[in-house]
Amino acid sequence: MSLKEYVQRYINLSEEEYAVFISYLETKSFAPGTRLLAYEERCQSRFYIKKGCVRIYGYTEKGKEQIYHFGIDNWWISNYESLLNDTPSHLVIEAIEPTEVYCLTSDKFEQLCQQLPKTERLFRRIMERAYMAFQKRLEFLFSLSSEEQYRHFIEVNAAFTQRVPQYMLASYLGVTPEFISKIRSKM
Amino acid sequence: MSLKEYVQRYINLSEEEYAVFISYLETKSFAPGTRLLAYEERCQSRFYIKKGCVRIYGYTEKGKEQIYHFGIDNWWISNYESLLNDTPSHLVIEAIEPTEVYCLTSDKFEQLCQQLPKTERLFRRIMERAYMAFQKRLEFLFSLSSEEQYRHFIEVNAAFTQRVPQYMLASYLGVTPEFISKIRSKM
DNA sequence: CGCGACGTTGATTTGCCTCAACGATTGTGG
DNA sequence: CCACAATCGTTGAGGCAAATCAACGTCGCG
Repeated sequence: MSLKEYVQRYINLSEEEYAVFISYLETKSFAPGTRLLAYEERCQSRFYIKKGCVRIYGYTEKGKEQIYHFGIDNWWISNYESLLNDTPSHLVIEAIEPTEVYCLTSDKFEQLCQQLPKTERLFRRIMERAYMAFQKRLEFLFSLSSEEQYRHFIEVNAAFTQRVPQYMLASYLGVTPEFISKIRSKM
Repeated sequence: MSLKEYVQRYINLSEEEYAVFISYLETKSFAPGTRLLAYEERCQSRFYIKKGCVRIYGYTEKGKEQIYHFGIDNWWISNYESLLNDTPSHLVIEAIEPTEVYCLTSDKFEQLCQQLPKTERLFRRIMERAYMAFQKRLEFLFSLSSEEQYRHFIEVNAAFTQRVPQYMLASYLGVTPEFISKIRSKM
């Protein structure tokens, strides 16, 4: 799916409008292990992942890496706390695969909203979907055991299981790699 | 804080525009224990809590009530899954205190967006803030023990502790009432 | 080859749950 | 005005899911 198709699912844009929209975006590429957003950097952009895979992680009180999200093809991602408050980021956004993104800076975003007000609607709806997905995730977190969460995740997200190493999956689910290993040995 | 002040923090509205805005809202009142949204009902509205306190809860696999959110004065709440997909709600929104809300139905919301496009911007920004708060909550969930989460919650949210009974707080935090009780006995 | 990163396996520990019994408080009907 | 039931919180004994710790296997790569 292209960005154009993605956008059309949320708002209707003419050819001209889409041309305006895309003119505000900047393409960037990231090799695995490189960072879209570094620790303590101020997040200035919203990223649309054209192709690839990233992880968003922070550090727990004990200094352990904790993955909060993955992002793959056709997801908009950012660190909204840093983006909205213009504060140094406590989260890192890092490519897992070779990743190509469209980058929409806050400045450009505001200009785009001026020139093409439908952009507000687009992002309003994107955020609603993202919030909804977050809510679903919270429901799973609270109602399933760690084992059930793992089984559910690999079932719903089979593709993912191939793309990220097991220890990252463990971190995302909030369990230890050993525990995942023990579940797998039973299957 | 009034709704007007609330809105002004996100967008600038003239007196006339605010008059338009508020004309789309309907005031409703709920006694403690009554429901803004019933189980299996389709959520048709976004609610702005003028005054009061509500809880949003669902049921776990084992049939236990699980509280996912509280809502208090000056929060917009809804069940976005039900609202956006027009599906029966798996969540219940229920008043804890006598609660007065502004109710904005989906139909009215769309009309309002037509007549006053700034509404898109308002809700885009509200959703961004809500997503951000959700992210912070996830960070606490993953990096603090249950005991630390409780201590953090009552510290940051002292007011809350008075307004909701302990067993609801326990549910919200994903622990048992007994466990909260044991933490408190140590303090 | 040998090193480092990732995954596996088993023994032990622990944070929190479950269950059960017991206060404290509040509202209700006789 | 008192008995009572219901609701909420407390306390303690025992159990379990998942963590921790440690050792070992395996694979890719400089």
